[in-house]
Amino acid sequence: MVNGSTRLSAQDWALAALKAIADGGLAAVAVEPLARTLGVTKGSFYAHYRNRDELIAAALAEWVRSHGEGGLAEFAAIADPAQRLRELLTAVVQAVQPLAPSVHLSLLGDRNDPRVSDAVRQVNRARLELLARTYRELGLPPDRAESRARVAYAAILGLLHLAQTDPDAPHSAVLTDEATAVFLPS
Amino acid sequence: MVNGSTRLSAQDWALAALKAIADGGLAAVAVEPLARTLGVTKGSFYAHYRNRDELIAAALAEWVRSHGEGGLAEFAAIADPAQRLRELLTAVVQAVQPLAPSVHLSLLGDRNDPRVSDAVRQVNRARLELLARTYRELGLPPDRAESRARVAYAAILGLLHLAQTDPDAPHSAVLTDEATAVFLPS
DNA sequence: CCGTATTGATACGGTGGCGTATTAATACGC
DNA sequence: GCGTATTAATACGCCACCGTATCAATACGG
Repeated sequence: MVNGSTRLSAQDWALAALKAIADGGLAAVAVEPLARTLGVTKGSFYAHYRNRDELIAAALAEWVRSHGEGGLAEFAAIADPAQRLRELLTAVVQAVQPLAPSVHLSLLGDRNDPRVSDAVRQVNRARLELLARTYRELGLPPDRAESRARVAYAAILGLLHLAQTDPDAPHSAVLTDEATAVFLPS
Repeated sequence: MVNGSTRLSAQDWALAALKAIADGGLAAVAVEPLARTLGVTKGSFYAHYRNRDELIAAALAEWVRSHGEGGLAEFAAIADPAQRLRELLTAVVQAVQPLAPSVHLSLLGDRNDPRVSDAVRQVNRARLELLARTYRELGLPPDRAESRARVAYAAILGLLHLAQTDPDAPHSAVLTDEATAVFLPS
């Protein structure tokens, strides 16, 4: 009952599935357990989706929608490229969106599933493009901008990884400074 | 039959389990399917391990052993720190060990399992320490060396991630150059 | 406030994997 | 070579989950 209604919508199931993915991967998207956490029986599920696969597809689509181009609008809108880059780095280092990265990381475990790899690829592509464009605007030649964007995005992903697996996270400020020092072209 | 013998050893099962993890996460470590790929029935499995959990623990221990301090000896032995750093970066960018990274990435999907997070943490710690030491030897003050090592290691992990999910991998040489340019302290 | 469409409950069969006997085959020290 | 210990096969009960069918309850437009 994410919305106000007493009944569940297909969206509610998709969001619950995303949450399940975030802490258990695709394997955790199981109809009966989800129904239990939602407080209904699975009979209700099949009123919204034909089967489990359809739910997974819907959840992944929802994730791509909110983390692909869509989720980047706020950053893309920043005019000054140096400022934009800084915001991207700090946003990530501080893991502003608690759910998002978990899903991304969890999906790595299922990257052999073509639906998953497609979704991940779409999200990565959108972000890489924004970063590459930012580096071009900062004056790097296109190919340097491209490879610099890859390394920077790799660092972003890796920092998420470390943040999620290392409990003793070092101070964000320190890492933010380090990252900006490293990735702002001199 | 990894070894020459006609019989299977506990090691054989652990290695098969690691391979399963590499392309399916912990969920893929299932006794009966593994037995099928090994060409035996599961009856044999229970001669080597008490249960599935024990196999998982053995596989993770094996992975830590070969990718923690152990797997780093070859790099740690390089005397010149700049050279050592370069080798670390190129080794990773070119994904010399095809199996290893897959396991690491797949494990991210199961990072909520305490056995997994322990294993990942151990491996990460060993590598971070080597990197931090390298940066210290390169003249960075300890705290800068520490945070620089984190960002560099994050980039390493992220590059593995991208290499595994992006099919159109850009030329390794380009990324190697970029990474060394970024991460060799000026 | 009534009737239909939507949502949920219940019950069933099927499948795949875990774990446990129990029994057969093989290796290997002696 | 013999006998014991290790490795493998077979067969069984169990549980969790998927998917289907059927029926009950509720919402909501008219």
